[in-house]
Amino acid sequence: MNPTRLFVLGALARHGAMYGHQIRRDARVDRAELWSEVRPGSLYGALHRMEAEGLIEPVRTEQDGQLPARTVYAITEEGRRELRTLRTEAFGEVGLRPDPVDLALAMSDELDEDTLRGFIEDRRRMLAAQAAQFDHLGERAWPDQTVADDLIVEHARLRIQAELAWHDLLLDQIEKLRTVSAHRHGGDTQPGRGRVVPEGGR
Amino acid sequence: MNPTRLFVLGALARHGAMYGHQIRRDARVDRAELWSEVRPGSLYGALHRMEAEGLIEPVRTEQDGQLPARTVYAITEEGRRELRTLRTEAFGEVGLRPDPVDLALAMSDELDEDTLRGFIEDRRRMLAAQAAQFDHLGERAWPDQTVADDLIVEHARLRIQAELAWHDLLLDQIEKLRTVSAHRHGGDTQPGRGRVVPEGGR
DNA sequence: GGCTTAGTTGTCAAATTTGAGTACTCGTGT
DNA sequence: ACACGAGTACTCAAATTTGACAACTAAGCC
Repeated sequence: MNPTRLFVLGALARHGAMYGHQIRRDARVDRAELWSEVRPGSLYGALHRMEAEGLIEPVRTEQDGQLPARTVYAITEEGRRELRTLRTEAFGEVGLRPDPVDLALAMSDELDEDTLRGFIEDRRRMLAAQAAQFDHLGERAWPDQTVADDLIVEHARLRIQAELAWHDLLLDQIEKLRTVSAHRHGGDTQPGRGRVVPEGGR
Repeated sequence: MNPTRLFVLGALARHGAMYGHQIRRDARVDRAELWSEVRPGSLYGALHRMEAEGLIEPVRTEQDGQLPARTVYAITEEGRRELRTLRTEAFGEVGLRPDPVDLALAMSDELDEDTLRGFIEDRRRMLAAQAAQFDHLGERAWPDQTVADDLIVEHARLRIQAELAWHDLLLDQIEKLRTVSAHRHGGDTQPGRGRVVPEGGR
């Protein structure tokens, strides 16, 4: 689907002609970084390829004082068609994108329970901090905030709540394992002691 | 962080030496595709690069009947170190990964409300289907299911619930806009009629 | 002035991903 | 006996991303 292209075409369609660095800045200012990531390499690469494909075209070059000159791009009619296509594709991508933490957790046999709990507690703290940021972002957080922006913020809020709930559940489970292994602290070797995942293989 | 490397190293550490296609198959069988995506190109590319770096090493080549020969790789001691590093990095990645739908929504001015509602309703249907799959996956869904696997499934469940809730909220908002514009169907031009996003720019 | 820090506007090689394709073999129906 | 869909095991070019760096300017500070 290509999020970078969608982001660039969308920015040009919404704000009119822009140059590369301006797109980066707006992504920071409008908090668009919440729902996209624009790194310089990807951004300029996409601009050059899309120019070659005729989706955008350079309209002029400006220079501000003695700062480096910059190339201003505008979206073409073909670019607008591509924008609609990419948007439809994006709406069609429904599945949950894989979260690295699931992968990490699956690879965490041979990891002692204290270290694991440490990781999860750290994550929970960071999530709580992010949640606070979003709540603080309740009303009129930045200029030109549209209804769509509100909905996107609400999306982030709901997603973070779900993450927090899951982390609490994780910590519960780890605690449960701990107390079980503490109670029968005798010379047993049977069930996963201090391990969330039994070390048995295939 | 590189999920592909983490996945491959984790598989080799858990199941012992494996060849490329076997890793793909296990990813399907163990439902690991729920929390990772292993495409052939990425997989074999990673295998070759990691061999060159000494994280894994070919231990033998097998041949099953007249099927193509295959190279079996084992993880090295250095590979195990790298595995621990990657896992720690994965635990450290806390933010919400951007969801393309947010991008699509942000680019959806000039999109009439009926089309938009159609997109969201389609998404909601697909999400509900996925949610049903996960609920159906409640107990003992596949062999060798560990506690960690259970937690990962629970993670997916919670995330999908959050998505469903947000989609319902979206549909509510769209419906609200519709009834408002239907009531004052006179000659008004003021507020966003049939548009979720007012078309005003910067 | 002279220094440091931050911002501007990108470029570039290397790593990685994508998506299709190759060249087989196996099982199953007809 | 032969086609045909599915599986095996992997390759490859092209697209894309990553992350560091280049080469400057601007703005404060003492």
